[in-house]
Amino acid sequence: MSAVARTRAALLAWYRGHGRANLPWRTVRDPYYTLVSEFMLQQTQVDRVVPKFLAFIERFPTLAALAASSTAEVLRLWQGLGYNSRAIRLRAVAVEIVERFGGAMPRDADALRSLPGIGPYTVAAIRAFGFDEDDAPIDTNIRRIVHRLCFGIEYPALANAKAIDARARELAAPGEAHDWNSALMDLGATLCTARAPKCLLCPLHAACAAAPIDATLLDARRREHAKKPSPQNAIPFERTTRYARGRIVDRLRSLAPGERISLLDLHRDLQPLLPERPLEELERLVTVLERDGLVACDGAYIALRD
DNA sequence: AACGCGGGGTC
DNA sequence: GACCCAGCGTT
Repeated sequence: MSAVARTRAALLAWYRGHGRANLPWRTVRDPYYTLVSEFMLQQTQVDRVVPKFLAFIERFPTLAALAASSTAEVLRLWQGLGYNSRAIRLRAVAVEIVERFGGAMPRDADALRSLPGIGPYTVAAIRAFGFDEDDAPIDTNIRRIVHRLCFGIEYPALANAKAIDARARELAAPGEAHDWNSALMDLGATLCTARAPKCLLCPLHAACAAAPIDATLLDARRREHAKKPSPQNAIPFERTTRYARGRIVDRLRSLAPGERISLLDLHRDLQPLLPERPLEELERLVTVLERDGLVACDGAYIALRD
């Protein structure tokens, strides 16, 4: 048995014993579930997605149900997840699939890639998790695992993304896309973590270029190669555009469906949360939210987009 | 290539 | 308090 074959067998065996097979998007094999979960999981941890996913699927059990919904309702269900544009795009995907593909989730990579909010990672994720097609959804977890396994600890980076992705594809177990990629994700979430990896419990320990990783050394190296903080990082979070946008959208979520609020009232209501934000600044933020498709304006009245 | 986009958990 | 997270679209 080759080294690669042993690695595959070891990880798949570990997955059968220690994988999170009970995640709600894994218990039922439905590409629509994969679509919803992958959108929610873009830059958001599993533990926080699980309850949101369950509520979302309960309200929109099928792609057709989602396509028939309103943007405002999807945005309300999205509360707490962040990156609200994902909600807009997810609903738009459902509408487009109904219009362009007769309501059936596409399996074809180019078709998937043509949909809003579906980039290279999500194309591969839908194909691998939703259809068990041999594809490689390579996320931050898998990059970290492959870097450690094939090159050593990731600070400093010893390989570029292209090289890492190539190794990830070589490693993938043919015909087992769903379980193989799930296994890698679970390993990255539970053992081969960014912070303090548990190499002693890892099924790939013997083959790994980085193991055993000393958490203290890893931490020191990370600090050494840390990027400089961006200017926005230097100011308090409450003063950032992100925070202000979040408070505006939250206020609009709290309106009854169909209800609108004037810019003046919005400004007044948000005073406690957004002090020293002049009316003109609030107006600018609302204009950008409208451009982003989250918000609809009618004269001086504002609501979530329908 | 760099930036904007949220929010919550972790150490 | 800094770091991290099943990325994508824009510039």
